[in-house]
Order: sequence, then C-alpha cells, then structure tokens
Amino acid sequence: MSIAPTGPSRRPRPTDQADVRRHNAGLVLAAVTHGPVSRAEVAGLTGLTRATVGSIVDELLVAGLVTEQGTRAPRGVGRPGTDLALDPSGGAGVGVEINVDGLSCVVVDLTGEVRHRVTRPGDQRGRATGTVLRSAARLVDDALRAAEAAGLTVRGIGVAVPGLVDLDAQVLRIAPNLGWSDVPVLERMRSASRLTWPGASLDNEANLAALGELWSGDHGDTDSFVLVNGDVGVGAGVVLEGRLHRGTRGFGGELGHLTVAPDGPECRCGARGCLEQVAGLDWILRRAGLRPSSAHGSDATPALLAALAESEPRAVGAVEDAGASLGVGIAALVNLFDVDTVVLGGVYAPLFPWLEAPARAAVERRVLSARWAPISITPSRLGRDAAVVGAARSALRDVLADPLGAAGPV
Amino acid sequence: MSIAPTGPSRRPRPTDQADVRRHNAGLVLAAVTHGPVSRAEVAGLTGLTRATVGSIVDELLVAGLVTEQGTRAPRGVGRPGTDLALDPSGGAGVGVEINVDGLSCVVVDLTGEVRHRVTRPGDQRGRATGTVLRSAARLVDDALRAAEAAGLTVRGIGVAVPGLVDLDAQVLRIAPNLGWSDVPVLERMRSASRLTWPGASLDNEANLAALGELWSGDHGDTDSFVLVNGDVGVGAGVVLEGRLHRGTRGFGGELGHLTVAPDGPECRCGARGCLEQVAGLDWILRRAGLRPSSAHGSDATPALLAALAESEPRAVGAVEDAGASLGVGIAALVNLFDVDTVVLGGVYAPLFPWLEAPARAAVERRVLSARWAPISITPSRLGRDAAVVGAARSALRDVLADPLGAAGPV
DNA sequence: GAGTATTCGTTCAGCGGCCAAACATACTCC
DNA sequence: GGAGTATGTTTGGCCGCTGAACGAATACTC
Repeated sequence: MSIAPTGPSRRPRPTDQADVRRHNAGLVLAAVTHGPVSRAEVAGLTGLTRATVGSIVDELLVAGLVTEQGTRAPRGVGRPGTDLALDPSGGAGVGVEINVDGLSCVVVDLTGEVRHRVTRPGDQRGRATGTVLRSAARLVDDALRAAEAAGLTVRGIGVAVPGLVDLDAQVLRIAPNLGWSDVPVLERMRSASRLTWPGASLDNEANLAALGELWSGDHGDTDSFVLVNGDVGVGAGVVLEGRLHRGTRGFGGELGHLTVAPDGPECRCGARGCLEQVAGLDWILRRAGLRPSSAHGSDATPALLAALAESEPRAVGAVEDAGASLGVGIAALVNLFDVDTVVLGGVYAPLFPWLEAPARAAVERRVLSARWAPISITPSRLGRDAAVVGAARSALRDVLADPLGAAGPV
Repeated sequence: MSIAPTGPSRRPRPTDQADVRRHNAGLVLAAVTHGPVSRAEVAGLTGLTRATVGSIVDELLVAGLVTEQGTRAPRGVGRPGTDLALDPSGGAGVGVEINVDGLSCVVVDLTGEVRHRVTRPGDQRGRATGTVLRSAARLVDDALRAAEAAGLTVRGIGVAVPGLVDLDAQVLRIAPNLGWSDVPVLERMRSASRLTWPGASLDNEANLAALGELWSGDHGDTDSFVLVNGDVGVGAGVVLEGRLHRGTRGFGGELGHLTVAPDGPECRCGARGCLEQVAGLDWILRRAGLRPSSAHGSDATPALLAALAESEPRAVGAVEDAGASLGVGIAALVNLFDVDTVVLGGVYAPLFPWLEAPARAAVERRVLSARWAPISITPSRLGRDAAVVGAARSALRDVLADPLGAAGPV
C-alpha cells in the first residue's frame, strides 16, 4: 500500500495532503470492492474515521464510481447503515488479446463483470501484421460502441500480445511465435480505428494473465504468486506483494528458457535443455504421438485431452514427464521468489489433473522450505480468458487505485 | 518510495499528514546521504519547497541526525548555502555475522563508516550452539561498549546467519551448514549478554549482504540486482527496485538448491544436482585437490588462491567448471527476475577473475534478452564484509527511512 | 406506548502539513 | 557602492484528518 505513484518515473517524489487523500480514497474504494458495506463498516475496515469516510464517499458518489443501495435491512440494534457498492455503470475497461490462435476482446465494468465478449479464433501466423491489427482495431470499435450502448464510459484500453514489450516506448519488440518484431501495436491500431480512444496500454500476455488471476480474487489472501502460462512457449507472470514484476526492462518471467536438462535437446534460443523443450506443448504432443506442427493450440489440445481421458499410455506418460520437468521449473521459481502459490494457466489448466502429482513431487523434493511452508499449486480460474480480462481490468486499475485523480464520468 | 510502513503487518493502513511528514523527512535524509548539500539543493533534489525542507532540516538537526558543516565556499553569484551532512555521531548500528568459518562484528555509523570491527575466525561446526551464541553475544557486548566510548547511540543490532529465517518469529529455522535448526538466535544471545540491547533483528546472510552492497552505492544507478553469495552454500539476495525481496515467508533467494545437473551428486537437501553441489566452495576445493573438510573457509581459500596464482591446472579447472555451473544459475536469475546486474560475493569475489569468463559465456548462451540488454556481472565491493556491514546498516535503516519516528538521541 | 440504549451518518472546531510569496541575508559582478 | 542573484526564513492560506458533539433511525425494556 503506497500512496506514491508507481510507474516508469522512478524519481523520488514528495508527498502532500492531496496524496493522502488519493491513498485513502483508494483504500475506501478497495473496501467497497469486496461487497456491499456501509460507511461505518468501511471506517472499521480501513481504520479511517467515519467523518473521513463520509467525505471521501461523497466524492466517489459524485464521481460516479460508487452507488448507494438504499438502507440495509436492520441487523440488530442501532440505526441501520446504507449499503455502498461499486457503480456497475461507473466505467469500463476494454481488453484485447492478439494471440497465435486468434483475437479476442472484452468489456469489463468496475465490478469486474464481463459485459461484452467477442472472440475470433483462427491462426494469425499466416496473416500480414497490418491485417491482424486492423481486425483487432475493428473489435475495439465494436467494444467501444457496445460500451456506449450500455451506458458505460470506457476509461482505458489494454492490449495483450505474446512477446516482449518495451513498456516505455509501448512497442512490441519481438513476438517469436507470431514472427513480429518492433511493431508499434497501439499506434497502428489507433490509426486503424474510426473512433477516438481513451488511454491505451500494451503489455505481455503472461503479465496481464497474472493480473487477471490476481484480480479474480479466488486465490485466497495471497498477494504473491506466479502464473505459469503453458503453450508452445512457457512464460511466467510474477506478482509479488500485489504488484506485477516485469523486471527492470520488462523481460522477466522467461521461465521457458530455464535450464532443466543440460544435456537435453537444443532450443531455438541456442542453449540446451530449456524447460520449453521438455514441457512445452509441442514436446508433449510429439511425445504423445500427436502431430504438433500441423495442429497448433486449439487444434491439437482436444486430441490430447481425449487420449488422456482414455488413459492412453503415451499421452499420460508425456504429460507426466512434462509435469516432472515443470516441477523442476516451479521449484526454481519457489526457491528464488518464495511465492506460496503457483497457478498453472494456458494449456496447463486442462492438463492439470495429470500434471499435478509429478509436478508436486518434484517441487517437494527440491524446495527446501516446503517442509515449513506449504506450496499451493492450482489451475487457473480464468483459463484462456485470463489475459484479455487482465488487460481490460488493468485499464481500470488506474481508476481504482486513484479514484479521484482520473475520475469524472462525462 | 512509499509512505506507508512496510513490514509484517500487511493490513492496509490509512494515511495522514504525519505520514506525509515522515515520508518527506526520509526523502530529505536520503538526499543528505549522498554528500554535502545545501537546503536549497535538497529542495531541488526532492521536489519539496525550500520552506518545507528548512522546517524538516530543523527537526533533523535537533534529532541529531544531521549536522551543519558551515558556510560553503561560494560557487558563483548569490548567497552561498550551508552544507548539510549526516551526523557521524547521530547513531550507530551493530552488525553480527555467525558463519561456518567464524564470527564477526562491526559498528557502523550513520554515514556508513565502520567504526569498530572484530572477527573471530574458526570453524564453528564443531562447537555447541550455546557456545557459539555466547561468543557472539560477547562480541556484541564489546561492540556496544566501543560505541558508547565513541559517543555513539546504538539504534539497533542486526544478526546475519547462514540459513532460513522465520522473520515473524525471528527464529533461525534451519542452517544446514551449521547443523542448526529452530534456534531462537536473538533470544539466546540477548540472555547471554550482560548489557541491555536496543531493538534487534535476525536475517539471512545473503539478504543482508545484498543490502550491504546496495547501500555501498557503487553499483551505478541500478536499483535492481542480485547478489550471489558463494561459500560452502550458495545464496542469493534479491533487490528489486531498491527493495530487498525476501519473499512472502522470507525463504527467497535459495539459489544453492536450484537444479543445474539433474543427474549430479546428491545434495544434503535430498535432491540431485543442486548448484551448491557443483559450484559451492567444498566442491571447488575437492576438485582442486585440496582438503575441504579439514580446512574450511578462511583456511582453505588462501591455498586455493595461491594455486590459482600459479595457474595450477586442477585449481583453474575446478574454478572454471564452477563458473560454468554458476553461469547456469545466474542465467536462471536473470531470465526470471530480469535484473541487469549480478554481483558475486563471498568467496566468489576473490575467485572472480577465474570465474568470470565461463560464467559470462553460460549466461550469454542462456539468456534470451541478453542480445538487447547487456548484463553486468561484477565482484562484490565489500567482499566478505558485505553481510556484517549490511546487518549493521539494516539496523540503521529504520532510522533513515523514518528519521522522526524513532529518533531522539539520548 | 414511551423511554432508553445503540449504531449510523454528519457537522464543526482544531491541528498539522505543504505551498506560494514576500522578506532578510550574503555574496558576485560591474 | 549599487545591481543582480541565490539562500534561508517568515507568514498567510489551503487542505485533510481527527475527535467530539449532534440529529437520525432502529431495537430493547418496562
């Protein structure tokens, strides 16, 4: 909980009463997020006085971020409070995901509800960059119109891409699996759109998926976890103390190129025995006797799952071996980051029942602290939606963290 | 930069003007740390107004944390400013290190200068826990007396241990290389001491060494780096954005048990191929034909260095092989954390000339982003002192971060 | 049914923080 | 010696939080 702004500007910044107000407004809004609460309850949760909460809530009401839900049915003696909740029409975020196997776009309101969803499956690798970006821009235009029709003011747009993003320049540096490099995605999408955009931001899909999982709120009280996103490549989104850790240059979480088997097969990156080579989707499919090259992502996975459902030995063995390798990678994550929760997303989510036991065994053998502090390994809640939803909600994050700064609907 | 308190209490806390004051006082003190500066320069550095800086400096002066150094020799037109600097007698921290190869203890003043230093080399593994702790307590007593004699008020005591520390309970959970487990180090040292202690804290040596390096301030502008501490064990202290990352439970940075050779020798931890087993000091010494068991730490290292100086092939080969394995570990760190600087400490510091090339080669082969973003690998500046000095300074950190909260000399 | 206790939300004076601007101070340059 | 410039201090104003008092709405008690 910091009242100082996070972000690229690393310079130490002085603080004044306005920052205090912002911080406390964020606290109040966070308290309201968890469900209908009265002003007095918010005061109890946040530690602020009722007077302060009242004043902040007044501002949030006129900003349209919070609504009063009328007097609550009395629960005991004393005057009953008036319930407060996030205003579903208080604003929305648009999320877009550009991925190897398709495009998707959602509109999410302040309460986290998905109000609009469109997906366009299909292999994007054969298509020209411009064509893909134009399709994506069209999805955004539809989403913006849908939001307006629903009476929602769009506060921001988040775009998720499968590659390394230069956050300062907001440029996609390289996306190996798309074959793109140095693409100013936002700029080109914006110019392909016919509508005026609110603020927009670009980020890596694993990072945004991790944020999506974080905000889905189903992972207990943990504010430190790693989302391991399995696909052809293997990436990790690292959330420490509630904050996404992109690393100094945004290149963090490259779990796929962790060395697991020094004498293993050669990787595209030039090294040997990268995790990606012995736990990635292609390897699993090959090992299971399926054809990875012709059938990618959404195509081959059903065949694999069918084989697993029938306990086909090669498929089961492939996934179990991948699980063991993955466990070595997870052990490394836990030994280094000391997170207590690891969430498996992407294709690892449906494969979880078969991956779990070997992965857990490897982790328990290799993590020194596992004896004192249990490590939770769970499948992703949002599944393939994690990145889009995370992108949309990240667009709302600024509003939620600093409700009075960027607020003001219409 | 946060004005909210960090620490075990994770509950969201409201903020008020007092916190603003604390935050800004910390800013001012940080600006003063970098060298003699005038009030006006501090205002420029921090973004505060001269009025505010003046008022804060007044408080820091009466608190005895800052001194005026008289009018500065004029540099151009205008009234010359009065230089401010940290008060060398403004307080001190005591650091103690309990390690396999000896005990050491230092007193560090506010400016970071070491004012007292005692080391007691010798293998601690044969000695009973109580005996070791009593020796350490005696060192602390000597340090407290030395500080008093120098007119320094000791603000806190930091203890560094080579093992996993439960920060909430302040208990050393396990120190494999000492053979200790579940030792309430602080409690037992305190009761073995004849003097009254100020606040004390216990932490892992690699973490404290990383803090020591961070505050030594010689690593450029980086505020994200990893210190890899080589000894019989291998630990890592992770500093991200200027903050030490202990992980959710303080068990982070266990680099020594990263798997680098799945079929390698069995480790004490039960797994196979831990980095510690193929790049730790014992392994290097054995491989170099020296006797690790009879001659530890400060005893065997000179022999190794002498052999290296004479280019003795077995010694050179041993260190080069260790460097290659270490490089695999460093690559994992960089791929996951995306730090741009890795500092090698402990025994790795004197071995650096021989380690560097193979380690760097392994890193460059295994880190995907190394092509765009160069990775700096340097030896530690503080060498074997990093952990003790870090421990002493960590005891001062609370004062520096919140000068007005815990201040008040005498 | 009336009075009392309890809880909720608001109002108001007070305190402490920062800021902006004016002022006093000290030094250089002409 | 006066003009110009930069430092440090003082003053008035604004803003946010606090604590206590107050009106409002409900339950409990006799």
